[in-house]
Amino acid sequence: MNISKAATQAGLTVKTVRYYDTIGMVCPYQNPQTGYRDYSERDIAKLQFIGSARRFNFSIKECRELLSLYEDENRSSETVKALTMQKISDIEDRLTELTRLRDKLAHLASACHGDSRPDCPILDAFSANNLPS
Amino acid sequence: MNISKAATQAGLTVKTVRYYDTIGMVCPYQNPQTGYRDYSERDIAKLQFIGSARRFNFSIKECRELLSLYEDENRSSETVKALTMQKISDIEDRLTELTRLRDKLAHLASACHGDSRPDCPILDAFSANNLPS
DNA sequence: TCTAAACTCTCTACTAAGGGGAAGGTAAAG
DNA sequence: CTTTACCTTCCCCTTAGTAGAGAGTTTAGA
Repeated sequence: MNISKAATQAGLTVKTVRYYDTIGMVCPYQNPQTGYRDYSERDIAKLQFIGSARRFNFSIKECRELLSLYEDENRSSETVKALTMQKISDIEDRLTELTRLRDKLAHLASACHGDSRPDCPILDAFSANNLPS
Repeated sequence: MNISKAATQAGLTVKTVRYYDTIGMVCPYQNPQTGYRDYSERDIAKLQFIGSARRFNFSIKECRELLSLYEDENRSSETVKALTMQKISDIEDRLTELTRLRDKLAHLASACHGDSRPDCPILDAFSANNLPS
């Protein structure tokens, strides 16, 4: 299967699929005459897997780990679950941080009358070195 | 003031402060003999301002905008408020997305027994091209 | 069969926001 | 006077691709 069909099947762009080859994630057979890539069903499955994991916020490095577990018949599910729990924890940290940021910005915005006058509590807060903790 | 003191005052690293010079954000006087940067009080204030805005999740480009408003005596507070509201909205979009992701991952993790057996609903979900919507 | 469109290849450069480290010059303290 | 601490520029590295140039290949239609 050529690269554009492979990309479509996996819900990725051609550029991305080619990129996954260059970084050694999914390396299809390559015709030595033309240089064209030829994706097998197994390659497609891997691309789909990676696409899903990426959409679940796993990094390329983590995808590599998951992929090797996916391909390991003797894997244990606890490894995968541990990775997933760690990812959930990462996301929750980020949620906490972003929520705090939003609240602080909302507080500043509520104090700003937002009209044509030049005084502005938002700028004052930044200028006062009012660090978000 | 030399660059390391400037960085300390602003809560930034020396690398970052130097970077802000190279991209034209805060360009201090530079001794033509030694090449050493010399930061004025005004430069420090700008660095602090940028540091605060960055910590509030504003991009460099947005910091540039805020900085020019900060330095404009005739600014109106509505421009700053609009930028801030947009930033709040961006953060809320990200919060929604991350929350959905976390819930999906938590759902998958709860279905995974996480022991030494090889079957794993998490990997199955990825492999089934089970796209997070 | 010829041609033109559509596809593919590699290669380079670019993105955001700096971080790491090398090689070499300068300043301050003892 | 020497050592240490600091400064400079320069280049490469990071994430996860994206954009585009220039050249080769395949395919569909006339």
